[in-house]
Amino acid sequence: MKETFAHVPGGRRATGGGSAPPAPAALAAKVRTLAPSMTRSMQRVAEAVAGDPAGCAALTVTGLAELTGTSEATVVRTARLLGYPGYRDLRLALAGLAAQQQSGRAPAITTDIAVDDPIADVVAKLAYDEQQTLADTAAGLDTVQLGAAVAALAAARRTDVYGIGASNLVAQDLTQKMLRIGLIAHAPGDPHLAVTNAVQLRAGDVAVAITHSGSTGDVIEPLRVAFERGATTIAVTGRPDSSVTQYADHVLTTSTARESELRPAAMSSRTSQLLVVDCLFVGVAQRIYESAAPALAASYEALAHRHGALRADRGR
Amino acid sequence: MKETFAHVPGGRRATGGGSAPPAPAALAAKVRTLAPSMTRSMQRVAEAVAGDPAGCAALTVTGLAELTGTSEATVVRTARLLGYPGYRDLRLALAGLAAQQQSGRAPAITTDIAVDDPIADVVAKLAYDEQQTLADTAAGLDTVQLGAAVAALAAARRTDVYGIGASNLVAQDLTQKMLRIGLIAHAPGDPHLAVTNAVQLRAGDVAVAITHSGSTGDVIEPLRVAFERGATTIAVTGRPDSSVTQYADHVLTTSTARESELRPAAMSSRTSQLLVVDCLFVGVAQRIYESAAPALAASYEALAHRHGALRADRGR
DNA sequence: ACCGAAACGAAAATATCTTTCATGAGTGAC
DNA sequence: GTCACTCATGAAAGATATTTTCGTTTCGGT
Repeated sequence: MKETFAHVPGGRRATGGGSAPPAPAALAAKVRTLAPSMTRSMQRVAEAVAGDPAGCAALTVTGLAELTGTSEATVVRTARLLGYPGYRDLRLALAGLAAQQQSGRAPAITTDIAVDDPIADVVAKLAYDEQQTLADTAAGLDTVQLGAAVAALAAARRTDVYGIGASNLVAQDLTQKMLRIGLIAHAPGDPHLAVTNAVQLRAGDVAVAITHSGSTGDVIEPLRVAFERGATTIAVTGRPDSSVTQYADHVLTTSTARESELRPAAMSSRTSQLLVVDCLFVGVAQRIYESAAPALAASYEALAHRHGALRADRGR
Repeated sequence: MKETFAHVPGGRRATGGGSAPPAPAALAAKVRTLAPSMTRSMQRVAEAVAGDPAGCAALTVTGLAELTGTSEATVVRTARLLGYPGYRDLRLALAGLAAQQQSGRAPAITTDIAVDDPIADVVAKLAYDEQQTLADTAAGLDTVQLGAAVAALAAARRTDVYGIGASNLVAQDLTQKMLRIGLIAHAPGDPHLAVTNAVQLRAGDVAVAITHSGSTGDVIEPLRVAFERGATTIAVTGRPDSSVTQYADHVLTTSTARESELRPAAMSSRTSQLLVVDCLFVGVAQRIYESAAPALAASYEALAHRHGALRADRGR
């Protein structure tokens, strides 16, 4: 029913997916991210764990297995999937999370946005949700992968960024910023154009695919082409186990917040993607600071003319 | 099996007797209080535990016994003395304590991003800054103006959204979302096109200008045209006193975060603008819920085909 | 130096966690 | 529809970790 994960065509293996260090507070986010790729029983366990960290921390494997109506083996498997060596470590993390929640005393606004919410509530809830998304993303981001991606981007001859729909805006954002520090980047919006572009890439170039679902064919296809042409490939996705990672040398995971009818997934995935993209940008800017600084200054300079240019016309 | 302490008549019991439940974070204090009544080896254990909760939480009984040069039995005895049923529970508490200390240390990141910041710091700082920006924006947003803007958008025959550069991406974001709920919106990227579009507007139409500086001529000009043609005009800007507001019926203020060389203003202004735009969108969606809901569902439906569509074509 | 009491650790006993393996449910091919 | 196959799942065996037991050691007092 899921991705088949046959073999990787190019022979290169994606290093992404299973990050090395366990997550301390990013657990809730991780559960949401990984939930879709879990089996039913594992989901039950994950749900219990995310829903009541404190309570679960007090339980033994057997206890949690009984509570969720599964077996010890399943509990351990779930712990593994969440990135811990075993249940013991998950339990430790759970205790930590519980303590944080206790002291953090989170939040009044837990409910979804309703049709009849006053506008002030909408603002508060949206702001809160997006803040949450940012925190989750930051906590869940694999800095090793990020570092590798930054290194590749900083050294690239040219960079392509693929994204469709809302993700295309993020792709353009990255592109615009890279151009500002003197790097060559494109964000083709048309799938055909994207593939055409991808064919031009070779070793030393970088291709970035941005897709929340990880299964957007129009974005995977150009990445695959770039991958096979030898370019370094980076995937920014909310589903670290999805098809797109097959062709990705580095995988950067964005967080998946709960969505609702009035708050489409696109909203939080965009926030998450933008943070990742910003991190990439700043990381690259650091690496090539010597050349980036003057380039940035120059672009400011150039823009200054456009600001206030029409101000003299006010009275006309 | 456990609960054997019933048989202890008096004497020793008095020291730990004060607290029935395990200590949450007052562990260090407890160690100090109880230290005098401890034996030498127990003191060593207690010291280690109080000195490095995080480190000790990672150790097993045997590990901690070796570290302190004592035996497992002593470690367990110490745990009991500190008020826990056994070492396992002490360890859990330790993990919690470590997590608290960790999170408490979070707001240490007030400084700007430096060229030599490790990548993990970059992530933390960016996320923190953007969260701050969101909070500021939400706090500073005038809900009355927002409500009026929402009303205008919801009733508009058509809507134009003007923005240049990074702001154009925000404009497109709003446009894309409005289209999804069945509203007619455009975000011309070309200034000339923008003006051309603006000329077509009339009373009952809405024009939105998005500009951080508020003085971007290329954005002000089309808004002015729309304003003069009788359209309802909305300005989303970080400078509520700037030129753009001259031609705006409603002004929505975005927040201006501090910027630095490595963190251009575009970054936080974008975050801020997006929140405003999201608020507009959700507000509008609420207002026209009857027609928006089916439209949203339909666009989901239509997109489903594009996901994984190319998966079968892999080998082609 | 001797006695007694408490501290202490080695190792047995127990609880807990992890792995293995057989089974059955679900899926795709024919 | 049936068949072959994969994969999720839990029972139970196996491995670790924790707790208890118990004998030895240490230390203070006389």
